[in-house]
Amino acid sequence: MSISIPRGTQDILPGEVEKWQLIEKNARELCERFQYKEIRTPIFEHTDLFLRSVGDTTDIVQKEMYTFEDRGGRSVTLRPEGTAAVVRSFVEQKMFGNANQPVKLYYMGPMFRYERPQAGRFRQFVQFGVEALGSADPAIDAEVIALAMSLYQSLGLKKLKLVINSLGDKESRNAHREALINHFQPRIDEFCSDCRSRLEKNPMRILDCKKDRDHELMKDAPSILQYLNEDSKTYFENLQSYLTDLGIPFEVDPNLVRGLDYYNHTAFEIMSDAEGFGAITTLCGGGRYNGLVEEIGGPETPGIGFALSIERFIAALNAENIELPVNASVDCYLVSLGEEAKKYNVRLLHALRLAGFSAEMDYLNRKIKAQFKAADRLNAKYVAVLGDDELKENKINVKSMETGEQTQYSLDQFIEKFKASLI
RNA sequence: GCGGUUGUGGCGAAGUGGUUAACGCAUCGGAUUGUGGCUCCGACACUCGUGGGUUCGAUUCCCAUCAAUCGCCCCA
Repeated sequence: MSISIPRGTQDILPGEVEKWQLIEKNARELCERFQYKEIRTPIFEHTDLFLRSVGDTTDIVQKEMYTFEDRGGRSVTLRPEGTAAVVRSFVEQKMFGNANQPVKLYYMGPMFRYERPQAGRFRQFVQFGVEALGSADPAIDAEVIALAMSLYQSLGLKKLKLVINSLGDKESRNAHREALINHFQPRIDEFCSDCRSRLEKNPMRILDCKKDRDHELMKDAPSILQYLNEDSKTYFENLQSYLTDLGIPFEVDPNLVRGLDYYNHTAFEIMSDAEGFGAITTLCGGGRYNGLVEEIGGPETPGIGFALSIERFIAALNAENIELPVNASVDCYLVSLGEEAKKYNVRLLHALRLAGFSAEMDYLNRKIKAQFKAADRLNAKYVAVLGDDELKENKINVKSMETGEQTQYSLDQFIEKFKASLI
């Protein structure tokens, strides 16, 4: 048996990779305009970084990390998400001292989670994410959300839903947590086993449960929004008015909970509304993480960011039947007839390429008909035919594959003329 | 970690407990001694996912395993 690709990973081949390149290009250009700068951090980090930032009760840490010991006995982990490393770097490289504040960064690259693959879920997947560190202004929350929405829209996605919530600050969260426990505690036996374990670990998650959603205690369960203190409430209101000012429609979902421990205040998700999309509809998730920088050993610094997966981005494009413009073509295909002509074409091909054209020739010693077929498959604009006869006369025949017209050029002037005719 | 479905040539897809495993697409060659997209003809499966079992005989039946895929949990 031959070796196959590891589970949950994928090869992205020519034909498909162009979509990735286009999304990546749009993301970079957008970041340039929004003034986010790229940061590249390692693919693996010390395991402790994720334990401390992501939270050791989360699913990611409990069952999804690619953790191993290196030869020096250190425990390292393939990054399951991007924020932790960016914050680590922010602290380690002392970016809190940068002249330009807030520090606005973006990253793009593979993330790893040991999960059972399914539609929209992989063990290695690519995330594009941004982080803005050093500002606690809700206007920058709105900017971050606007950036994500703009990226999706730049490639034509229409069926998007932005859902926001506030998780409040620590004080609000604690008050809400207590209220939830008091609410569910007396009848927790009536809930599913997951919910029972959630009661202590993270009672907010009970609100998100699909099995128990019809339980009568769910209807009047305390909402985080009722427990926001004045600061948190004002913050959330300001964010909403900024979003409205920017013309970005949103829904408030008090049950929206983020999966990682470090979030507070703003939490948001962008989902696809497209029909036929898989069970997983979340394209992008993000939120505010004031306190995380301190947790990693830096000065008190507020932060907000998001991460989105390119795989799901492409799935959403497919679900909306959006064809990305990825037309590949060859300017000139060289057909050779005979040994001498072939030798000459090897040089001519190189010259064409150095002159800025995309050019190709046959390397399989195919018959002329097959060479034309190959040119056709490559979507060649022109085919230049060089036989030993032409070579003797210092001529070359150039055929337009679109019109079928054929013109003869002097071999010496070919590239020059070709350049002129294409422009 | 749990459950459903699937696993036949490069791709798509029939089929049968019994000797040579349909077909379509693609590819290559020819009809057209040096010119593509149309047509016609021809060529193209030493493991029918892998291992084991039942059987005189298995690609077809049974078991296991691996993988793909969809869903649960949860996320990007």
